[in-house]
Amino acid sequence: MASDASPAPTPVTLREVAAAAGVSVATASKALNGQGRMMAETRERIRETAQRLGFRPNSLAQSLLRRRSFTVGLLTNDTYGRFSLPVMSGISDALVDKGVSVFLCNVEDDQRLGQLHVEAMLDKRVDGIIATGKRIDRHLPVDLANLRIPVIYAFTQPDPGAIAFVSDDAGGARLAVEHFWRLGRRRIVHFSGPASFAVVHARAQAYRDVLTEKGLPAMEPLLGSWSEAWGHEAVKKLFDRKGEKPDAVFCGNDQIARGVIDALRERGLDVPDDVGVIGFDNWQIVAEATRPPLTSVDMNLAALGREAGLTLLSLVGGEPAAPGIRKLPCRLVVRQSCGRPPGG
Amino acid sequence: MASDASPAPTPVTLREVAAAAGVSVATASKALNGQGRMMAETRERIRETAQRLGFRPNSLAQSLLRRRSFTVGLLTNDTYGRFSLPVMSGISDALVDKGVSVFLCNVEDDQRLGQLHVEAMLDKRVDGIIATGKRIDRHLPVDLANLRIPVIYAFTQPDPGAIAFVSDDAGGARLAVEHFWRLGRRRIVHFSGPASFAVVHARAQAYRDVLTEKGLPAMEPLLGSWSEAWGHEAVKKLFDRKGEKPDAVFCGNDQIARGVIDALRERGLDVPDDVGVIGFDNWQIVAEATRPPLTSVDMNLAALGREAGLTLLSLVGGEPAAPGIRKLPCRLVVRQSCGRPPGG
DNA sequence: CTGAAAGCGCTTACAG
DNA sequence: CTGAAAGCGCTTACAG
Repeated sequence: MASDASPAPTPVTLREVAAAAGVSVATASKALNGQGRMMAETRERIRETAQRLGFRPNSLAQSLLRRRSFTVGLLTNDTYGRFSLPVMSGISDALVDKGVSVFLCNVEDDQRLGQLHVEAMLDKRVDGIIATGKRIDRHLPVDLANLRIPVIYAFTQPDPGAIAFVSDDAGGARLAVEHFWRLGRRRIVHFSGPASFAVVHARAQAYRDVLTEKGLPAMEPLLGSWSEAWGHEAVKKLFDRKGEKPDAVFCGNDQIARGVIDALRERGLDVPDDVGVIGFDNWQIVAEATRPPLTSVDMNLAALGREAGLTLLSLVGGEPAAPGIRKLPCRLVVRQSCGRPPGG
Repeated sequence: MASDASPAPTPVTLREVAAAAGVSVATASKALNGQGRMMAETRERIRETAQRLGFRPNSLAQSLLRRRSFTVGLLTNDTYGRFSLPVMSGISDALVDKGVSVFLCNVEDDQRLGQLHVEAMLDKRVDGIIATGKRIDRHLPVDLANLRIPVIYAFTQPDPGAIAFVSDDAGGARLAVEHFWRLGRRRIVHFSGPASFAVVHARAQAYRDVLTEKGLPAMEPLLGSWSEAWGHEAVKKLFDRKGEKPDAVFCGNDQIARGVIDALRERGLDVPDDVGVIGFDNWQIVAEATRPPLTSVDMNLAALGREAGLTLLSLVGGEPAAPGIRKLPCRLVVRQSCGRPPGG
């Protein structure tokens, strides 16, 4: 016997289930939760009754009692969402299976909004909070210190002493430069974004380190903006001058790489035959639109989100976790902008 | 006297406030809610006590009583988020000021996930649900009929008889074609995405309608994919053949337009002098990277989200609303890909 | 094996 | 003007 097509205007309560099954609410509760001991038939009868009436326990009441709401707050300032969204969906996916729901809080860069959302979360008794953003070197406009509930930072600047997950930018850069090396490229340059970004320095340093380890001459990275236009401009700067030209360009993001590839083609250079190009972010829609499709470093943001979500849950469950910043590995997604190894 | 730097491990309750102020919890409740009548001084003393102790009412308890949780569920299948994200932030912004929080539910295209999230929302007693997605002609993998709480569809295929907000695609296409007309362009073509998308037909029909109204010969739109590559290919198809060339291309999205602009430049045609180009979606990061920057139709998705959020709230508040699909106007964002009017 | 009682934190008639 | 009581929907010791 299925439940009605049009549901009752008000949800069925445990009290109604108990009445229908001819037991007390206490017994009904225990039957449905598998608690206490009672005759198997009683338990089964109550279960069937609940099922038949379409009973679903009111989470609000359960939360009040259990002191656990099975909700978490997710703060972000990334309205555009290119970085936040994979993180967010990773978090959401990790939590939905545990019955935990996620409040989406868009705080922009607005103190008032930040405060408003944090207070709303606290009032709604979220079990924990995850902060995420569009830059790992900027703090959200919120005060998350001394909150009484666990807080995790994911892809945003953490408070000192907090637990944070970020991508391993240096490791990602290494992946790119070492890939070029393995392909036999020896004149590798690096174009990146503005010096005001911490990741620009982390990636540039890793780039220098690998060159040094391989005994190649250090070339200073060219810093500019995160745009295609800067990719064009950087190519002009470097390929206009006399002397040996680079045979590989490692770019700080995919848009720069896109500009580089277009600029190289415009001056008659072949990618990957003359010059190999690698981007960063693995922004699929851009990486697949370049000609040829772009090899790029992926920060594994969805995995980062999963990790953050799972860690928050274990904190909520009372398990301890060491504070600090955990760097999660990137991976290189190989497409066609670098060619094959010399003998390959 | 501010609250402690490190908060109590457990939030302060109304009972504690009442005790500290020397009144009953009932009186404390009424004082803080502005209910009932009591001496102004009593009310003020209770307020101060609450303030001093950092009292914040437990929303879970309030919700249980009020039968209103001040939360709504937001379902989406747009993991990538290009369309969903503006809608979502519009919704969130509209609701946060009313104290309503939003549960983010990523249902992908997975029935199981959809069911899981809807049940979680119902169990958590959300006041309403908003469904959004990446296509207005596809239904989310969830059953939202007969839910007992209000449901609004925003930028996704609604159930029959439901309330839905979508962009006015035909109106947006008109904006583009009429803009070309005003600029004196008379040989206007239309490149768009796959025929399997409803918006492709809506926009194509509006394109034909405007041409007919203006007494221009109808040219059949060229349908392909949503990619830059298709923009290139379509240019090749149309500009390779003999006879008069188009002087304006209205594109079904910004990526096609990007491909068109690049392809035109590659064959020595000037944009906008020889050919004007308009895109659709106003995907800022693409529109601003084309050379010249792209004029594009914006679907006003954030406004659509706001509208959806506000309407849901009024339904929750018991106000009636007529079912049906409401088309919200697009706007044309003029950049430099169309040039100026003949005399301008 | 089952039920009456107390309670989570709050609000709202209803008495005094 | 203020407080004791009942109750939102559930769970969990504690009696029987």
